[in-house]
Amino acid sequence: MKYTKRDRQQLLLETLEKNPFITDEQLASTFNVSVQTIRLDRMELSIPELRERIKSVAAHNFGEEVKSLPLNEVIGEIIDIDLDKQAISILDITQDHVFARNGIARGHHLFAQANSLAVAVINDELALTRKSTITFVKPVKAGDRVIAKAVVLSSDTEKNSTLIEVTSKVENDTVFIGQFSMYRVTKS
Amino acid sequence: MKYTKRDRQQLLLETLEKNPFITDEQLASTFNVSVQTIRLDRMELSIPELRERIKSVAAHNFGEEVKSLPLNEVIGEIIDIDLDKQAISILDITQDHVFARNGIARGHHLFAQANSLAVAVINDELALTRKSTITFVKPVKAGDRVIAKAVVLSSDTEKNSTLIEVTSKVENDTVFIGQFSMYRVTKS
DNA sequence: CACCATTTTAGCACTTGGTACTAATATCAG
DNA sequence: CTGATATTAGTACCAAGTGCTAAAATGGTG
Repeated sequence: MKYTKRDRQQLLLETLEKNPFITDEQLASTFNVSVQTIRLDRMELSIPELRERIKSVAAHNFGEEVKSLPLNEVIGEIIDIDLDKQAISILDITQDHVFARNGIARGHHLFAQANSLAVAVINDELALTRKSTITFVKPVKAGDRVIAKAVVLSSDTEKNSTLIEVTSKVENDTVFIGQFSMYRVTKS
Repeated sequence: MKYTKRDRQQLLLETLEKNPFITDEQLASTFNVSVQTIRLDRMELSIPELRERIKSVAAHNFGEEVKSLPLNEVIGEIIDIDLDKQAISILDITQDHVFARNGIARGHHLFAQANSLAVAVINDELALTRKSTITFVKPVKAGDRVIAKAVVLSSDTEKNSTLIEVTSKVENDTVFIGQFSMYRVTKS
């Protein structure tokens, strides 16, 4: 048996919530009604057509690529790098990085920026963090621009070990300090 | 004067890179050529039509909300918690967490799991990480299930300070150890 | 049962932003 | 001047719609 109008429209909403990439025709066949009925439903619920739905999904997420932490990339934008010596990256703190309650940035974002910068500055096939000591000097708030500077302190070729210090600042105020002991695999 | 074909096509690429939401007609008028020329250019550069471009932007960003690190939540799933005493969370390492080259998990994910667990175990309005020392004992690979256990070592009410140790294991092998010195704001 | 309202279908013209293809012009280089 | 390359024009067609009109099905209610 077909659904009632009310039920169908409810389901329609849920269906499109889950998958906005679906045509009226496909909807019609899944609900066993005509395309026109679907159109009427969309009108009543003021759901836009497929193309507009897609456009809004795209527009919504466009330019917001930074919103989600790009797991495989460097966190923050590297603006200067001198391999095996030093590197600088910038991370703009948004609402997404902070505790909702007080607007203070979660520690792991600062760590992620510093750690990935430490990895980036090493001119090698691969660098792994072995050990690190970090200090959160001052809270960072949404809207702050964190500038992290990584400096290679020493490199022990014997032990495949490199010591890096990363200092992060917001408007010249140090907010984070981290020492990273990195393990490196020399280029073949 | 109009651009040469080569220049125009180069600019076309850049333009669409910046803004994929633009029709051939608009492109034609910005480059002072006919719509057909734009179409030919797109063919030669194998750039898909507007709708396909939008669709790919939308598809790209749809469903990836979970794939990326949920910035505002606890990283990993808390399976046991005894406030102010200890807590345990699980994080399944996927391809998204690792270096593509060697499949070893990036340090900041382990840190994020441990750090957010340390925050969670504190039974307070707010907890901030003040200082931490961490050691990556053993590399973690894609497919591993990391079980982090946070234990509150001591609590200094005077200083609003709490010391927490987090030990992360994969199949009973310790992979990560971290000491976190947390600053806490007592509940009002 | 008959009647009216609601709901569902159907059909047609028109819109956008294209593709695919053909054919006519420009434009330039040797 | 002649070819080759580049550009423009024009046609038919498509997908996924909107907007509109009209017919049919369905459902209660007196």
